[in-house]
Order: sequence, then structure tokens, then C-alpha cells
Amino acid sequence: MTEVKTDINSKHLHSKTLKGLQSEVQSINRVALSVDCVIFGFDENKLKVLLIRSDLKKYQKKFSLLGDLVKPEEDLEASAYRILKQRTGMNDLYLEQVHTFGEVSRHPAGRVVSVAYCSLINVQHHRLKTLDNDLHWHDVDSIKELLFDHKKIFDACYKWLQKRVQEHPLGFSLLPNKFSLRELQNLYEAILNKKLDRRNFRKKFFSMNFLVDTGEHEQNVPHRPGRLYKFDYEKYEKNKKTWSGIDF
Amino acid sequence: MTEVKTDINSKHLHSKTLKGLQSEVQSINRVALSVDCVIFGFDENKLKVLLIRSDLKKYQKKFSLLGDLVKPEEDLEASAYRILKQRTGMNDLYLEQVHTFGEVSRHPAGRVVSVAYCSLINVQHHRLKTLDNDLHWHDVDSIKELLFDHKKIFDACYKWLQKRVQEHPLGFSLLPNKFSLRELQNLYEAILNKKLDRRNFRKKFFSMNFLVDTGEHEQNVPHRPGRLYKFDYEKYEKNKKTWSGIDF
DNA sequence: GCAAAAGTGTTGGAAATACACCCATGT
DNA sequence: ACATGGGTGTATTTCCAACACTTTTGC
Repeated sequence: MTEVKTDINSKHLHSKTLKGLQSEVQSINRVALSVDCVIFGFDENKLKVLLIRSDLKKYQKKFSLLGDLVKPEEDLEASAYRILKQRTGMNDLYLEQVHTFGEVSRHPAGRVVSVAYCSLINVQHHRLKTLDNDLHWHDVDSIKELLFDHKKIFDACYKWLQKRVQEHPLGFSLLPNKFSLRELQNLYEAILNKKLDRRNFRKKFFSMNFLVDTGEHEQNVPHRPGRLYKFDYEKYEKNKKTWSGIDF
Repeated sequence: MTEVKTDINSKHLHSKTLKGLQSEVQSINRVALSVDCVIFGFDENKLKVLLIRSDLKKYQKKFSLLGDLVKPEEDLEASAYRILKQRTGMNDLYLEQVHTFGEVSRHPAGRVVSVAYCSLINVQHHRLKTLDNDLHWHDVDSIKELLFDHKKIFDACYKWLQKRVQEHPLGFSLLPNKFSLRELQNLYEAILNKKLDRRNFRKKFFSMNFLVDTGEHEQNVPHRPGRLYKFDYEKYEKNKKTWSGIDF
């Protein structure tokens, strides 16, 4: 049995007068808050991540994630969408919050707490002016070192993606609207970084019943063209199972 | 193909001079950052959450999560541990970050972005002076309304717990060191809010091979006493499977 | 001896895995 | 014709779900 020692002098955030709270909120008790986006793409059968070369002289050799400070009057998520829009010109990206990184010393310019968002982008719909603004796609397995703690943030998002893609159909956001099953399998193999059995993979996805056969086929492939499918989100929502099981 | 429009005037967080960045980080571009903890306990076969009655006059009828502002020189996670320590007197709690809530209007005192942490506590090891400081355990299914957006935060953490407890052995943090399988099952039933088959439940946990029979039995129960087990984290680490499967 | 929960096995169905052959197309 | 990947089926195994009776203890 542990003795409970409540620090009498410490007042609780929600246990003060509103006025007192306001002054605290407006006081020095504040930090800079940023959003960093890990933007994944899929191209040439490789999983890619979008990085920018830092302009900071001191760090000029390093690449960094796309981020910016959250504006005082801006919802957190809006901030993430703004960054995506600025960098990709697209509004309708898949975006999800992953984790917040708040070590005191993570940023050399002072206390900056960063909320990491993961985004998935269809590189076909989006041709970056990569040369214009020092944006580049990098193979995920080539990422060795990034600015500040961005490698840690990237790692967290990559792990998150690997897990999430197995329990929720995110992957389609990385593919063209119409895709062959081979492309879909290549995508999963690239994300999970392992080979999958083709027949079992097909069985699995067909049994989930949200792939719609467009009737079209691949073009200009040096082999038998595969059928092209679309992902039907409505069908997914209807059929999705409420998973439950203990699985350590 | 979407046209990429990069806002030329918007500079990237990591694409400025260090000096410029520093002034921005120290400027008005800052927000108050808080941590709110959702502390779960398990008692009398019910899943409980620890809440405090708000002292704010205006909100006096409402309960709230335990939270506080993050101090400028304090790591984010340290902040969460500090709150737990203050409220429970305990250091060795299970604690994990869940989500960050950053809507502009979520807090009436101004812009406060809150990072939600979920914590699991063994109520046997910790007898709160509940009357002293307006702390109370509440049945999770009795939570209707909380201060500000705390209900939303609570819901997110509860869902997180339901999911997480099925893929990682967190549950043991809520139980005494020695527990019967009945207690363990009651815990899972309380968290998942559904009945489980006793024989399959036992089979499942025994097959995972991290329960150690202490040789002891329950005391003072009005029926045949059950065996008491301990959770062996080492064994878990050794035997845990690297789960992989596509499961939508 | 009765109430209450502990403890234990088997079976059928579903899902995952492993595996090999023919087909359609471009060159 | 051949190289390349598309497309398909089956047998095996593993995992999950459903289900009922005997045992031990306190009262």
C-alpha cells in the first residue's frame, strides 16, 4: 500500500478560478506547437516518403519532414491540412494523427512540441515541382538520418502505417483509383517489407468484398494485362466486421 | 491531375535561419499545452475512471479528468507522470499517450492544446484520500457529461483501451499482483463489455504461457477458492508472437 | 447437503497456409 | 516460341466457438 502524498501547493488545471486560469494560459506557461507530416507515397513499387532539404545553414545537409508552427487561431488538424495543401496542392489526402513529441530538448530553437501526422498520397494525382522547392521523394528504407528528432518521428509513423494498414484499408489512398491486384500486393509487400502469397492475397481481398471490377485492364504491360479494380468504401463500411479477439 | 500551388510566402518551419526561427518560437506563436490523464482502475468487478470535481464555480457540477499545464522546462511525458504522482502518490503506473486534442475552442480560458494520456492503476496498491480532494472513482458506463471536451477525450481513451488490451497484455496493471483467472476474466469482460466463454478464456491465456502459478489460492471466498497467478513479463517478451495478418 | 464458482476436453467449422499448373499478352 | 506475370483450386493445418459435467470449498 503506497502512501498518497498530494502536493497541496499544486493546483489542478481545472480547479482554479476561470480568471486565474486565463492568466496562466496567457502567461509564460506556453510553448511553441508544431505539426510535422510524414507523407507516404508509392511509386515504382517502392514506398516513399516526402522530405524537404532544410534551409537552415547549420543543418543544410539534412532532410526534414514537412512541418510548421500551429497558428494561435488554427485548429490542430487544420494546421496539418494546411501543410499538406501547401506542399502538395491537394485537399483530399488521407491524414491521421499519430503521436506527439514533447521532449524539452528536441528542437534547438527552443521548446517546440510537435504533433506528428501521417498522410498517404497518390503520387499519380500529384506531380510535385520537386526541383522548385527542394522537395524529394525518398525510399523509406534509405532514410538514415533526419533533422532533429525527425527520424524518430518518421520511425513511429512508419510502424504506425505497417500496423494500421493491416487493420484498416488505408492502402488504397496510395494507389491510383484503378489498380491491378498485382499493384495492390506490391504495395502491401512494400509497406510490410515481406513477400506474400499471391493466391492467398487475392482470396483475402476478394473475400472482403469491396473491390469492384471495372472491366478494364492494364495497358502497355509486357505480359498478360491484369484486371483493374476500384475500392468501394461504401461496401467496405457495410461489410466490415467488428473484430474482437485476444491476440498478444 | 491536381495543380500544385505552393504558397510562396509561406516559409517552412525548418527552412528559416535559426535566428528567425528562434524569434518565431519565442513570439506570440505559442499556445498553452496541457496533459489530461484518463486513469482507469478496476474494483468490485467494474471498470472505473478517476475524476475530480472541478472547482471552477461556473462548472461546479461537472467532473473532469486530471490534468495540468505542461511546464516550459518539462518533458511532455514527465508532465503526465507528475500529474499521476500528485494524484495517486504512485510512480510506477502504466502510462501511454493516446491522442492530442487541439481544437481552438475546446477550452474557455483560451487556446489550450491537450495531450491525453491513458493510465492503468491497481486500486489495491493505492487508497486514495478521495474525500480529501474531491477525487472519485466512477463506473465507466456512468460517465455522461464531463467538463469541456473531456467526455470526448475519455471516449477516445476508453476505445483505445478496449483495442489495446486485446493486442498487448496491459490488463495486469489493473489487477493485484496475484489474481485468479476469474478476476482476470471479469476484468476483460468489464473492459470489453461483453461475456466471454470461461473455458476458451482459460485456454487462451494458458496457451500464451506467461501466467505463473503461485501455488496459492483465494481466501475468504464463499465457494471453492481459485488458484492465484502472477503475470511474468519476461516470459511474455520471450514468447510473444510477431503478429501479422490482414484483418479489416 | 446445498450453493457457488473452480476446473476440465471434445468437436465442428472457419480461416490461414502451402503449394503447381494453365492462360493471355507482348516481343 | 518464349518470357512474363495473370489467373485459379485443393489439401492441410491451425485457430476459434460452442458446449456440460464433476470437484472443491464455505455455509
